[in-house]
Amino acid sequence: MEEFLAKGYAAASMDRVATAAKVSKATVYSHFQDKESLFNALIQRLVQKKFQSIVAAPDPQVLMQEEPRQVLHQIATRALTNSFCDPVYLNFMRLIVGESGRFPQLAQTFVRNLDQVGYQLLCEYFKSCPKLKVADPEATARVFMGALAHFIIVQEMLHGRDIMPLECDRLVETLVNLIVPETGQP
Amino acid sequence: MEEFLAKGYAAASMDRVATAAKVSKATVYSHFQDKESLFNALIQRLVQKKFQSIVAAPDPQVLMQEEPRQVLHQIATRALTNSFCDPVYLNFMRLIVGESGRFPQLAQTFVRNLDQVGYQLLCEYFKSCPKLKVADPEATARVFMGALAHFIIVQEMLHGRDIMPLECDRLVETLVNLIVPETGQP
DNA sequence: GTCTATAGGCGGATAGAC
DNA sequence: GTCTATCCGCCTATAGAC
Repeated sequence: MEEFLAKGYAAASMDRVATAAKVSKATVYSHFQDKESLFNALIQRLVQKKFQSIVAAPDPQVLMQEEPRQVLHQIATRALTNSFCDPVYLNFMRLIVGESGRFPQLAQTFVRNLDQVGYQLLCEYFKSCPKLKVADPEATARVFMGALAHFIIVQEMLHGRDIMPLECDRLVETLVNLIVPETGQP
Repeated sequence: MEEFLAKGYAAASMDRVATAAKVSKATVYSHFQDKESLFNALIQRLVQKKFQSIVAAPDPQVLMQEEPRQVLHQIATRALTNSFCDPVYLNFMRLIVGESGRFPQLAQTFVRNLDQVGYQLLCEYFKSCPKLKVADPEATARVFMGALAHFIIVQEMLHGRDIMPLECDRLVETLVNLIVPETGQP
């Protein structure tokens, strides 16, 4: 996997894969039919691994007792600092996006296990939190996800930090304020 | 360029590039030092071309007289239908993102000429439109851009239309409502 | 199951004629 | 400037021994 993450699918070499795995190339080909099969298997594996780290993160119903502003603030901040900024995850997304034209099924596996999971958790929260009056939970969840994900894409993946500088906190604050207006309503 | 857009950098073949250009491979190498130089030149070219189509689109100060809700609605709808959904643009982003780890400078060129331009136009509008009271124009512009861009990435680039279905209009409506609340205030 | 050795092809890049 | 012809290396994949 390291080889594919570092070089991309086409430039990844089965020689280096075998060397990194400390076996011979023939051994690799005895376990996987060809390069494409190996790639598919590795991606599936990594998707599952990342999937685990998402479902384990937030408690589903404990959140209901907290203040919505605090909950959303924490979700956004964690997304921006923990999972998304992991260099491995960045290269993983580069690989999935870069090959999404030639491996559409892998891209869909990625969406189904990662994007959709986070999306559904957000939807559930927006729908069932009593203090929140969200008109369209699904669309609001997409705005929330999209703002965070695209921020990471531009700042970290495309190296835009110095070109379009913006503090994470300002994005998070603005996003939370848009969804839970802070007009003094005591 | 077609070759790189279709196959990615590593899998693109200089033989096919020469054939598509209807010249011999030696002729290609007389114009460009190597494959990487050609790739850089082609990307720069395409970035400039897409740049033209952005700066030409919206009128800078005519917008001030329209209703903010209508203006934002139109900007969002155009972004989702026209430019972003162009298949060439989708493959272009796939290429830029996929190679952003190995060609960081090309990714930055992309950000500087495309993302930043749209971002600055949005910022200007949020700052100077008299009817809008946006607390943090920069961060709000990022939320706006991010929600739209990530929607396209998931739905079109990663083939998530059937996995996470959502009408464009619902996203646009929700996004506009978040930025310009429609609380009856006649 | 794992190895060494090798087949067979296509890759980027160039030499040298015109 | 453009061509044909070619070099040489690395690639995926396999054959066959242990």
